[in-house]
Amino acid sequence: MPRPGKNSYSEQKPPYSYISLTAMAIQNSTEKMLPLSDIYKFIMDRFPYYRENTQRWQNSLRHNLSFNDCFIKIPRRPEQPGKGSFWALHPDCGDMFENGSFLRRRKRFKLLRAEHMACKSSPMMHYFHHQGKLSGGHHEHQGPAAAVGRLPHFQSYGSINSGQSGGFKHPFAIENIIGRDYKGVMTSGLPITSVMQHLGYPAPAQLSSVVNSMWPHVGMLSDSMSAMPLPVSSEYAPFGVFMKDLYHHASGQTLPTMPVPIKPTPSMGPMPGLSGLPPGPSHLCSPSSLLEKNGSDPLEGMGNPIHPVLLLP
DNA sequence: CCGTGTTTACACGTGT
DNA sequence: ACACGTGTAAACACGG
Repeated sequence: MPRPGKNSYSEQKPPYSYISLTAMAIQNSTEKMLPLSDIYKFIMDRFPYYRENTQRWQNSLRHNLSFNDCFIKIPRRPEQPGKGSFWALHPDCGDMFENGSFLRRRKRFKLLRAEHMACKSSPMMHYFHHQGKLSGGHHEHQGPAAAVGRLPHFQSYGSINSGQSGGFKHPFAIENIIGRDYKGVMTSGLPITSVMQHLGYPAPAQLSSVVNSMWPHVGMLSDSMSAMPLPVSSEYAPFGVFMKDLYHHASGQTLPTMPVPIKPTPSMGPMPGLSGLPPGPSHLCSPSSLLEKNGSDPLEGMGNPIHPVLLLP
């Protein structure tokens, strides 16, 4: 494999759209919401490419935040000084990237007109409503979602209780993007791709090759599934996630999920109870289904749209 | 002033 | 060919 020059890693554009990047940032936050500046920070921390031309991409990113219904604005509370609002993911934007490509969505998440009105006029209430839907309204630790339900404004986002961010495993969750079994990977020393293969995953070649060629410092994905030493020289895990974050999460109760790359149904928003994934090419499925459910996940088995359906034999 | 947020417009690539 | 998603530029308003 040709080794790119020392500059090329960081200066290659990551294979993610701004929407993906933003969603990752938000999902990676404790409260599942971030102010704009923190979204910037997240992206720049993880992807050196974005340490340059900040004016350009940040403008684009802001455009995306406003333009795409999948991002909702949550106003600051008076006791939370600072500029701008918090940004969160619309709960129903679930599987925007159902085709597995983080560059281009299959379909844009678009609110219905009425829904749009409701959301825009009262984003918080709208958010609550959806969080209620997702959480079933009677669980204690649903994480982001529930966090919102519990008025995350009262908590300082990005603070210590990150490991507690329980059940809501959004597809954009960094755990989802890097793979659910990283805990096992960490301990077993197997490359994540081996685990993925073991679990019946084809490697997301689109990503793995790019990642490997561009960011060896973040990557351990291998098209050939050959065993690469798990990470790696730095604190980066795949896609630039900090290893410490991974360990942190891994030590919590949250088990990450893999993204569901393919889902033939062009369904719009995944709704609770959605479980009718047709088979077909969708032989990809969540390792979460493959791993034994620990039963502690309050959202588990309640039709959390995030959790794909087990289709493996 | 500067960061934030909204909106419009256009170019480009991709999927149908 | 067309629709759509994305990236970029730019103008503008607003607020700390």
